[in-house]
Amino acid sequence: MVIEMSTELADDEVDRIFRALADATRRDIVLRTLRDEVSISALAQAYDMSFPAVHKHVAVLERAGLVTKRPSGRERIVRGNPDAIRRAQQLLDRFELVWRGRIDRLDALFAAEDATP
Amino acid sequence: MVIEMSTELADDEVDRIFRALADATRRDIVLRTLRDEVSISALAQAYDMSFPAVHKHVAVLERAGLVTKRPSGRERIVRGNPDAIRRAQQLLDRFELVWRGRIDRLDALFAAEDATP
DNA sequence: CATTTCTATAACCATTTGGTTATATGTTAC
DNA sequence: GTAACATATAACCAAATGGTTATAGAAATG
Repeated sequence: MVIEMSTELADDEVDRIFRALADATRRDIVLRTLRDEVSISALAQAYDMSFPAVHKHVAVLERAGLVTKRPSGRERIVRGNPDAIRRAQQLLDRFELVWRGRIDRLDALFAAEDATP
Repeated sequence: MVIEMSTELADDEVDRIFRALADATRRDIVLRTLRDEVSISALAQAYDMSFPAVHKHVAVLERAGLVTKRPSGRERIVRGNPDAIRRAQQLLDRFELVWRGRIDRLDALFAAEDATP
């Protein structure tokens, strides 16, 4: 029997998270919205590009789960989502583990669990 | 006098790192080459795509600093670079710090409200 | 030397990305 | 109700991405 790990991420979900972080404007949006909730138009004023451009960046971040949007009157309030950040951190942690060769010990641990149910 | 932080990363360098990680094949190449050194042709055999396609993926990873290439006879041996991984981790840690800063400020706000009813 | 293997790169193609302007809709303010 | 503001989205464009096939050079092998 296979126990599903809730922290397991699908490839395309990971793709979206890292892809979303691969742009300086979007990283800055995440930082700002982790500090404070901000409307899209307030964000747009911070960058040297049009409102639709910023709107698209927010959409990319939202699809990646890095921010959420909440309607408030005529505004959409954008808020950074620390959970998605942590999931990316977990991914990088796994790379670190592999490099240290710890995967082998984890595999052995899981194998032992499977063998002794 | 300003002391330059060696850990400071330029925007486009960060762009390249996250962009390189935003592809499942490339992430797998990084994992394989963190475990063992592998030639490009050996890598190519592991994926359902042409050698030039894998060669390009390796080039993207190399430009991002996530792998290094070492010539050995007619082969190019690819090796994962844990330093680049750590730099990406530092970036995500910074996001986490910003988030915690917000929490701290909210805590301070509530504490102040409690103190001055 | 001839052949095979590995690497590199060019040329091409479809799709995605990151921006623009224009336009429509919803919400607030006067 | 009208004007101003915030959002959404469409249409367009240039550049980048991710793949392909074809070709050429460099190193190992027979």
